[in-house]
Amino acid sequence: MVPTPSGHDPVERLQHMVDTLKAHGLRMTPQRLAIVQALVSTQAHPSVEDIYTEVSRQFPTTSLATVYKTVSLLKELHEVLELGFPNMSNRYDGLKPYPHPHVICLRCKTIMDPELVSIAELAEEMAQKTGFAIVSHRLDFFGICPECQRREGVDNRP
Amino acid sequence: MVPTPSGHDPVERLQHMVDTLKAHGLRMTPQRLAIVQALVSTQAHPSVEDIYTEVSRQFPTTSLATVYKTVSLLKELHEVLELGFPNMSNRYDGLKPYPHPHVICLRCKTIMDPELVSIAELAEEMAQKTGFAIVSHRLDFFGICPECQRREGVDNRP
DNA sequence: GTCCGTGCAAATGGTTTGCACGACC
DNA sequence: GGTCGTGCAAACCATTTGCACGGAC
Repeated sequence: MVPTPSGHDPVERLQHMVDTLKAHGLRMTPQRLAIVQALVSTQAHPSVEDIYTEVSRQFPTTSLATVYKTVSLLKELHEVLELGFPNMSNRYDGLKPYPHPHVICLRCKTIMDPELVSIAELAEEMAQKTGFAIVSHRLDFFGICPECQRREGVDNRP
Repeated sequence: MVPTPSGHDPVERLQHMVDTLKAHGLRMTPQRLAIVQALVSTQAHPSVEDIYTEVSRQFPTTSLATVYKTVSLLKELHEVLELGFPNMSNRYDGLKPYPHPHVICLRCKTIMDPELVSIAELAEEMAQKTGFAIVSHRLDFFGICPECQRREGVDNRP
């Protein structure tokens, strides 16, 4: 995978998230700022645990619950995209908070953004065929990433 | 949504599932047969609870754990497709046990199969761009189904 | 008769919630 | 100073697991 070239600019995204929070009359606490920073500082689609670990470095007394609450808040404000999984913890994207395709390694759980192929047209086609009012979508490709292939060979077993 | 015309034939699928179980040296118990029947007798993508409720009609002493175990078994044999969700129970497709697109109503959780648009090419493109060995995929469109629109109007709120 | 499958109950684990203290505005 | 956010602990809930009995083959 080529290193995803853009996504949005971390600095820009940070500013936007802070602004959005303020615009909704929400308070900017040090913990929240640290959580937002953690979210925009990586393309790895971190879990809440990951964010918690990162934030704990600055604020060791932070609780997991706080991270859950803030991330959930940002999700409702459409400032992060949530990728939900039944078998592992959910993962979050603060750089591209809108639906887009992902490739997910079944072994190491790496999640990356491949270059966009137009999904919008597909969504439109779906809407017309089904009568649904499409609100969102999610397209995930599951497989074995190049590193894991090198490490153990491709055998379809996660 | 037009009533999904095909998928596989329930009778054919039932036979295939039974054969597969036997071929793997697994026992055919009345409960298992009932679970398999429940899986092929609907296009509604039932949850384990749904299957349990259905099976309980014939065998009132059946336990949820048994349904979980059998469904999980069928999943490993690639005889059912699992749709995993973090916010609600997983849903299962015994008629089309291979990856395919879905439309999912955010209000009533109805899940349907829209007519296939070629995803295979997309998967191929992903593989080339990312170096991943693609094993599976999942494409979900989330929205409000026609019935729910009629019932309450479209307001983007699940 | 052997071993697998069942059913019950308890455990699991990510996520959510209730509540009281402390901090932001 | 009033209210919101935090941190702790307990609750939640779909799913999984352990184990002993009973049934499939």
